[in-house]
Amino acid sequence: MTLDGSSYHHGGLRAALLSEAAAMIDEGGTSIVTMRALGRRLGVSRSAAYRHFADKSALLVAVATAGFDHLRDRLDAVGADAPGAGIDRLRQFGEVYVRFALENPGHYRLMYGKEAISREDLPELRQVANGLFDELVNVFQSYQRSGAIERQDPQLQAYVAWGAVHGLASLLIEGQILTDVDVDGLIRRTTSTLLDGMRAGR
Amino acid sequence: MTLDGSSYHHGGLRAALLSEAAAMIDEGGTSIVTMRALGRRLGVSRSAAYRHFADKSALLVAVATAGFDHLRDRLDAVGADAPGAGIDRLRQFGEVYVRFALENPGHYRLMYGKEAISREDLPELRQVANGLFDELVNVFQSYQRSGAIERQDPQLQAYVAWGAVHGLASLLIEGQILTDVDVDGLIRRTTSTLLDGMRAGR
DNA sequence: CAGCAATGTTGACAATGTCAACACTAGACG
DNA sequence: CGTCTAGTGTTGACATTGTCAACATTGCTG
Repeated sequence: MTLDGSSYHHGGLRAALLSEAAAMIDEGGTSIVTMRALGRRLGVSRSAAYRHFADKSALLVAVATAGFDHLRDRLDAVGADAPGAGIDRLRQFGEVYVRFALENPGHYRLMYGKEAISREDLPELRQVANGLFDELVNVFQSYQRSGAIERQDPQLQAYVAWGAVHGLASLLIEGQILTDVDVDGLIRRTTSTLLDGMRAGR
Repeated sequence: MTLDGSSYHHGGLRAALLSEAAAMIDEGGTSIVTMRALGRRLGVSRSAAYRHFADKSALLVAVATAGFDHLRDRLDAVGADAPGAGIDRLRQFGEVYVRFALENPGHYRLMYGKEAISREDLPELRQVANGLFDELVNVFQSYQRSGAIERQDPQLQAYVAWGAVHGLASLLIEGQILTDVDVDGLIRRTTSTLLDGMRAGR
């Protein structure tokens, strides 16, 4: 395979499709992602993508899956660093989560919305998402044992926390929050409010 | 105008389009909403809708706007009843909000997502949404004065609360939360955690 | 070096959003 | 009561889209 784009075979079309599709969603939403436009932007014909993905929906599912992988890496990195291994780590999870969504809105929208993804592909995606969620439940269980938060159903706690950061991320991505708001402060305030609300001894 | 559907003129097409479009989104997402399918389901030709809406995007914006009106009515009703005029009302706002989203997922998705709505129509929608948000800020200000919650920037508090209920609603609508979870309990837990986290004297 | 499997292209088709030209009808005005 | 005009609905047409089948090109495997 040649590395310049002049040859008949592209050489890395699959990866290029995934990254270009995500870039297009970032720019103008899923509606502007078109097999033909995708081909045009990559210097390739309209149906070249069909050698790598069964259909458009499968391509978008792959973009979403890549997003989950990326997000998991980021969250794992937080676990590794572990500066103040206490409840601060939970706070960091939330902040990293929202920041990931802000930096990869195209991925994020596909990961947690069902627009533009066909019905049959959804279970696969949900399974990946559930894997991440289960880890979150584990984190809450562990913090309960350490006494940092109230002993309650950790699954419910995880849903509450996930809902809050997911909602914040969505509002930011969809442009619902005024641009003059201090985003970092808002993120910190969200995680603090959550953890204060879950702290033991209330 | 005749009331049966047999005449040349439909008689109430505009309203019928709005309600049928929302119903279709509830059933299968925005992607199945098609001018032609809409006409078919209403016994009307494919481009009849263009006598009432400039284009498809305008129709969807109208659906979203109707959703905001409906939601505002529900929230106002809570304000009117006012059983325990204290912080319980804030809790009720959150519960009514999430329940509205669950009962009208089609409307809700259009109200707070930018999929399927063209760029030019967004400012109009955001203005309606901002009106609702301003009222929420007022509620927080008033509860601060009554001493029920911490004195902090009420706009930030409103964003945190809105984000949490919006996120919960989104996760539920998009099917991200396991079906065996007690939804009502989850909603209550969310509002409680938020308010505990904001309560004064911590 | 022959040939096969992977990859890319082109032609074609049905479905979609939308516009222009036309049809029907309810009510305003005489 | 008749006319006609604005409002509403229909049909024909076109460009665009996702997708499949048939064909082209190429890198690798023996």
